[in-house]
Amino acid sequence: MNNSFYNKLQKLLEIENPFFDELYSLLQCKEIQKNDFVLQENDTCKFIGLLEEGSMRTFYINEKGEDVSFLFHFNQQIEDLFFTDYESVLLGTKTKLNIQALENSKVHFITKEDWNNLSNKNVFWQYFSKKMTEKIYLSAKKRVEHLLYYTPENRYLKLLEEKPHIFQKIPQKYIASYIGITPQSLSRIRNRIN
Amino acid sequence: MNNSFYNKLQKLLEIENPFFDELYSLLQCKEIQKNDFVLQENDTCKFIGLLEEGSMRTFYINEKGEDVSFLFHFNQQIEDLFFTDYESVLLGTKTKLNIQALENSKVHFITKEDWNNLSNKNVFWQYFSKKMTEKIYLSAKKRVEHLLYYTPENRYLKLLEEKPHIFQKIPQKYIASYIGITPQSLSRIRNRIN
DNA sequence: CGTACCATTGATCAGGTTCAATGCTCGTGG
DNA sequence: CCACGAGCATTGAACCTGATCAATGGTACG
Repeated sequence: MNNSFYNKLQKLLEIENPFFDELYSLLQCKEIQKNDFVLQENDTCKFIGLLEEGSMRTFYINEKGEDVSFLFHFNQQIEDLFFTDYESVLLGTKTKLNIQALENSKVHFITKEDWNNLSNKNVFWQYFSKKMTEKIYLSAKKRVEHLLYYTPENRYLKLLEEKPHIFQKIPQKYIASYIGITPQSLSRIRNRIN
Repeated sequence: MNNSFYNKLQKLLEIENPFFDELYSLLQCKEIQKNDFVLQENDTCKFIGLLEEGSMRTFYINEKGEDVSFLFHFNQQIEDLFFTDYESVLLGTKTKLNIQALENSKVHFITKEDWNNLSNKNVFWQYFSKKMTEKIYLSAKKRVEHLLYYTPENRYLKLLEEKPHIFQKIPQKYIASYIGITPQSLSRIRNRIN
């Protein structure tokens, strides 16, 4: 058991013991090699992953065969910590998402089954899982707002402001599709701004 | 008490009695005149609304002063039935949203307080509110996908396919900003397609 | 009947896309 | 340790789509 991750996670999730230990005991640790997939299109997602070290990316392949970034995962902020297709977990549907390690990473999994059991176990965990769902709803809502209300240039500036750490680790071509533009356009926007 | 709405709502929410009656008794009915607002920017949203008759629109005013549609509300599908700023309800923050009646409408409100009490009352309602949160998460996620993966033209076609009823009641200028384009472009897209 | 609002259409503009070429960096193998 | 190759960022040129500005026409409502 890695104490520093244990502490970090407890702090981020804001759960007291003994509850936190109950959750932590369900986690299974795994090393993921760079470029390896933890989820691929047409899988049914049966886990929720938590990132201890490294970085990952969730992306789609759209109708034209283009790679479109949906989320980046780090071990910093709570909304970046998790990687899963929650839709597939909730509905049992096949996923359209891919989740791939951007570097060698250390991760922890909780199975869908354990998560569901925990979520419905009692008032505490039910409340906790609802709060988690609310958080991911709020970040999805924010994403919609950004896409609707800002120009590509402003989306770039907002991202730079809100998640500067993304630019340290993630290749620009992946950031471009996250913003909804091509790598060339992102390069020109950066050029234009300086 | 309007029986047809009572029945419709029960069917849409899929709640058995006596639970459904418990929820229904908390609703307060109100008539809203066309163009009246039930929520305005800088309010703190203290309700969840349900539409019985008519139609409403949730929109932002962005930095440039443009009106951008966020959601349309009808009495058909469960995800359109509700109008609120759930973010403002959850966090107690001031809203950036406006919700306005597109025609004379009949609506029902549950207060934030009653909703919170109900949600935490027991296992049943906690589960129910969790399921509701999951539903709105899924629709927000879908919205992000549409904005990221489809061109404006394909977004129009998708909307036409998935929510054709929108085009019966909602002026095109409002639909345009929902898709993320100007009314002129929407007009040209329609022209191009025929 | 008149006004106000909305959809449409035209002309021009701007920004992002596409296709293509170049140069840089990093990792690998000789 | 150096040379090579792969992948990525950058840049250029032409293009295309949607934005903007402006004018027209239609429709609904007072």
